[in-house]
Amino acid sequence: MAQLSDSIERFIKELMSEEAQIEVRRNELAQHFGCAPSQINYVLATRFSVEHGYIIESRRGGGGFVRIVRMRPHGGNANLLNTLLERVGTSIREDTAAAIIEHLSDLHLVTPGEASIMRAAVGRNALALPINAKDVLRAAVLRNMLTQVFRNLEEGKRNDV
Amino acid sequence: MAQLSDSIERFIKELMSEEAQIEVRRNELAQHFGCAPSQINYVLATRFSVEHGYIIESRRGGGGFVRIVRMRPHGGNANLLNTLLERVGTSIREDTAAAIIEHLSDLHLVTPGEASIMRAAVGRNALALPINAKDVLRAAVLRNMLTQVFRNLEEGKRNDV
DNA sequence: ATAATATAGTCAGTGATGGTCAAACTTTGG
DNA sequence: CCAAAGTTTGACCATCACTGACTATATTAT
Repeated sequence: MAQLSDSIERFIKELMSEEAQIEVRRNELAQHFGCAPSQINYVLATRFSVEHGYIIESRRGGGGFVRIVRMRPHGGNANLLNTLLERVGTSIREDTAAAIIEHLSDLHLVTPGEASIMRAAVGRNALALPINAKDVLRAAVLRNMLTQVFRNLEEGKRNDV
Repeated sequence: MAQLSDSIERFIKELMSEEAQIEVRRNELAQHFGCAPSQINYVLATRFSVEHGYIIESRRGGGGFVRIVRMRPHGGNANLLNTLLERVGTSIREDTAAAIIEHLSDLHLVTPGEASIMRAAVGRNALALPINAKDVLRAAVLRNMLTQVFRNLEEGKRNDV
């Protein structure tokens, strides 16, 4: 029923029909649709999430922006990222995290150097907290890195294989 | 967009592409960009900090100047690692962490891909905690990654330029 | 020496963005 | 009609850029 969110979604998809990546000003967009700025965040969160194949980046302050990047499916690993994120969930133990990183390495989606850095980031030493909190935090850090790894593939920042 | 600060940064980096050290007059530079002189200090503080690998020297009064010096790593990697670890300490803000990572990238001690993963690991999204705790945790994660980066160098796991 | 002049530094304040979260509201499915 | 799910908003927060008033220091003229 022509929900606001749907309109905004269509509008953004229209903008992205040519470019795989666009930048918008959150406030401008909100004004264009006569809605609260946070509405934009809602649309991004529900329609342009990683699960939907998009990555959102942004910057605050003067000259700030919101960048929306459409990921293309890579060689059969189209939704590998989703699978991995799901596996990570909101809490993960160190050995499981290590296994996931190992897997990425096996697939040559990360270099040995990158893998070792990722392991370091979620290692025991890095997370000086009570065990429970530690697992939760580890999951958050790992999810962020995973998303970045796939983002790098988009950018050709890949330096692997 | 095309933030003033970014332009000034580019301008300075351009000047430094040949020389490892330049001198400018703060007022002249400000006038060249049509901004307040203190804007120059802002750019120097946010883009040419020690974390970024630069040292700023200056002199006031007649014939005054601002000298920007690109630091050269000395004493080998072990020394640099210690310096960085010390700088990170037990608590660090995101922008400072980003500066350190960028510095490593400038020195080609990490690849662009590795740098982006490191940024992701210490980004605000990754650390869902109250700000104070966030900084403490960020420091721990960053220290661990830094140590790993230098270990990689030892082991020739380096896959960069 | 002292005063005038020429620089540069600091810092708090303002404005421009975007983010988060919970509460209020709306739509949908039974 | 009601409860669950989805949508929308607003208040408050975080970050970044930029400026101006005030301060500090160096050189030069008297």
